[in-house]
Amino acid sequence: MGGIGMRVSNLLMPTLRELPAEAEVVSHQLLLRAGFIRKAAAGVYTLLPLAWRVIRKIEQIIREEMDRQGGQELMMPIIQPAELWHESGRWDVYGPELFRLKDRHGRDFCLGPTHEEIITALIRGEINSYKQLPLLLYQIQNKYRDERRPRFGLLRGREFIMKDLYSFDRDEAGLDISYNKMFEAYTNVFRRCGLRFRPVVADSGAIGGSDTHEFAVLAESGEATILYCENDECGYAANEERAEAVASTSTGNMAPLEMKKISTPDCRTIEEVALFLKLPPEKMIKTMIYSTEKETVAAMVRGDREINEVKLYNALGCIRLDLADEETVLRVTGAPAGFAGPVNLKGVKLVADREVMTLANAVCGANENDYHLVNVNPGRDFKPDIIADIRLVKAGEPCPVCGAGLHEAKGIEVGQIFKLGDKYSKALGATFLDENGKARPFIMGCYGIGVTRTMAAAVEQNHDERGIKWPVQIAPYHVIVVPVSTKDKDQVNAAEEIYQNLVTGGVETVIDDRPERAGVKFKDADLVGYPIRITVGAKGLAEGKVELYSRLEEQTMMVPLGDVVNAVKSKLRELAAG
RNA sequence: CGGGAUGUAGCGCAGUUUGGCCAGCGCGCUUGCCUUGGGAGCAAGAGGUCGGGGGUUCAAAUCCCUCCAUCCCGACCA
Repeated sequence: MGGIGMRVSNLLMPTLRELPAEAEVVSHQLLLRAGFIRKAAAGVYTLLPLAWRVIRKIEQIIREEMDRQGGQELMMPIIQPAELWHESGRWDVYGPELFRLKDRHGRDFCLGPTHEEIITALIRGEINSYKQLPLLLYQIQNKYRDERRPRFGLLRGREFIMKDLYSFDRDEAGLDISYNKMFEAYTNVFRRCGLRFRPVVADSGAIGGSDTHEFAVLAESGEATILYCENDECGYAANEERAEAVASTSTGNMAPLEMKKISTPDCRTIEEVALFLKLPPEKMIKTMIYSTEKETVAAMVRGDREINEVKLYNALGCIRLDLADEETVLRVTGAPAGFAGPVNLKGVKLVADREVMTLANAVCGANENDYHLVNVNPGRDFKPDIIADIRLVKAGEPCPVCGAGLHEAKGIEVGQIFKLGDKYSKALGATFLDENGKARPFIMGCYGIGVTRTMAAAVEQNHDERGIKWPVQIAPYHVIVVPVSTKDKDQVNAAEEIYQNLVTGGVETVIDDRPERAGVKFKDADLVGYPIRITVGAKGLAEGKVELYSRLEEQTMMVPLGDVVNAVKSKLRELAAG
């Protein structure tokens, strides 16, 4: 892990006083300002020495935890032949996110966004027997995705460092074991990185598979919304996309009344209709018209709820899902948007949220301009093709496991673990022989950690107005020694001695030997975010003491010269213990 | 991909509306003096294809056409 001592006068650490205009989120701003990264192209960055040290520390923690679970590290090609992607079917499915290129002979290749194809093809050729399983293989390397819109600096780049582990088991039971190992490994990795995080139940997206968890670093700027149970014993936590709604019971056991059409001029939104009819939104059925690649769909949720498009997408099993345009709405409902309803709606697949089915004498659009239907009773007045949980769950709703309240938080997804099953092994014909000499596809799992994203997430979670506050475990250096004045020989000598002693003592240390004024050096130290600063000044030195400043705690203490190394080490242990 | 915006020195920006003197300011950088507990001061400097190409004009950073790049919102996102 590189040298553990460094002089700031030699360090490539180009700090900026002013904020680069291109940076919006805190991690991007601070990593640029503190001299960690520089942009080469949109979503493509050079990692300067300080950033690279952080990355290598994160990688090292990951390696240790992967190895502890029996993982073996290997290196796979970034350039991958189209052939394999044709075999898995993903050359066409992956879409424009796949960076594609041709060699001089016109053969197609891509830059690997992930390595299921490569590793499955490798295993197909090399592993033949159940006796060789399970197998856990991982890589830490650059991956590529041609994001439509790279943004947020390192949080969503087109080139990024990723750890991916792939597990190969003989059956589902084996996969469960591998999956649990990785769950434990990930928990250890993020804890050791000093991050506050939560594993959450997630949607498996296009990769398919049954179980999947995301690991979300809690931060206000996070793109993911997660819901978690207020009851710690329960521990339920899920991505908003996946958070299960508790099926509510009937809102009333009223006798069904006769359905009637009533005039509701200019009432297009639930709020307008509610106001006009003097009825609460939860008595209404919100009907949204969607288009998929194969059909038009009417999705219904209770008036006070919102549709969860991920759940709807899963319920429909479609590839594409978009809100229908104005023309389509007019064509299928015969009315402008705002008056759609499920009653007598022809040629459209009806999908109702489970909760809708509990409504009695409800209100919905009449599929006619300026009219709504009242006393609508699901089952009697319309029959959905699909009844499923398709709504968004909000904070305050009951936990689907224990019934306590759900809380909401924002998170940055830094890792995700998937059970793939035989999806890729079947597609690529990767099989082994079991005890009975029967060929069976490998049962696979894949487990990713965004390494560069983890670094950015750490900054999002650990900073203040002055700069970064690195958790000790992943700080680029632990200590910066700052002589207040480089003109004062005593200060310089004392600082140099402390620096040497720290380095000799195994503490990763830099010394700010630049002939700058104290303020400049302090500002840079705060910006870069060294956990500990040792300030050597005239006043303290007169008493044989220096100042130890803890960036994380924002506390200072005076330490006798002879005790510096021990004081630093014990403070670092204390900080690392959290 | 739809919508919005920007591109002038390493960074942050003014100048563009209404074309016209040498393209400016702050920070940073270089040299000297001075200063050294929170981004000091003085002085002297270096640094520019005004995003690229084409056009209009006596004259273009400024007007027109076109291409490119970058950022924001949305959609999208193993």
